[in-house]
Amino acid sequence: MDLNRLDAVFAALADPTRRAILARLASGEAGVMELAKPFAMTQPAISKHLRVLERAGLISRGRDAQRRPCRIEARPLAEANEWLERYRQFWEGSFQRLDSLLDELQSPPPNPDPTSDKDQQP
Amino acid sequence: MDLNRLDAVFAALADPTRRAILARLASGEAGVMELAKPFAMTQPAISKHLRVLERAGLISRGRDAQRRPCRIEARPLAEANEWLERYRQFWEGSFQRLDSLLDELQSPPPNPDPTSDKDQQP
DNA sequence: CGGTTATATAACCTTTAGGTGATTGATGGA
DNA sequence: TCCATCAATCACCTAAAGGTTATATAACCG
Repeated sequence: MDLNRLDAVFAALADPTRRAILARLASGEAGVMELAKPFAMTQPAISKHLRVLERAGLISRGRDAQRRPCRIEARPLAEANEWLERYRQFWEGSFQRLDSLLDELQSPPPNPDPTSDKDQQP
Repeated sequence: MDLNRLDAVFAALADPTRRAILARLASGEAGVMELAKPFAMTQPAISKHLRVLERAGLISRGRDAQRRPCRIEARPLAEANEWLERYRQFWEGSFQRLDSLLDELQSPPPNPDPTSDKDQQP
């Protein structure tokens, strides 16, 4: 899992416009104009949002005449999901096995450099 | 699920320092100094990160003499997870039931106002 | 009281994010 | 060829993010 990309993925998901775009793309490809239509926002603004999504790997784009249809690429969502999974213990009922789970995850000492390409284990 | 909070949650998770702090807190409470220690960063910077995490609901803080121990609050992580779950279909193998799944999710027309408190369905 | 420790806050700086309007580029059709 | 359409890019603005140093606040301890 590319942990540097987690930054970009979570940052991309932090904007409601971009989440709505992903939601729209979940039901199939769409061009920029089509994606822009629901929003009180200009086309360049949408293009910027699409660039953010693309740099996060969350969408890819093809070519269909003048259109540049966008397609959802959910792999990064899976990576975000993997990251979150490590904390599932905290929101799912039984904290009983917490200690053994922590052992299992064998938390190493925290990383002194946040720019490093490796997250800590929970 | 508080969808406005999703903005804050994903934004909080977009920073590697904050993810590392959460990872540390997953193994138990810690004070600010203790959290700051692994990072090449001043204490006020860490305090700012903690405020971001707190506003996202990802941590809560107690009082122990001078210390303000931080505790992880994973509820928002569960909410982020719920949001991601809606896209699980895209990263898990069988796309065969995609159409019926989309029907099941009955996507409404996209939201014209991204500041609204409601996301679209995928 | 005075000093030490832990944390928060203020003022500031630089970079990035999210938006705008205007323009440019690519493609297809009359 | 000329024009319309879809989308990207440019120059610009404002606000927010992430860091700094210096200072203030709060609680304990001698």
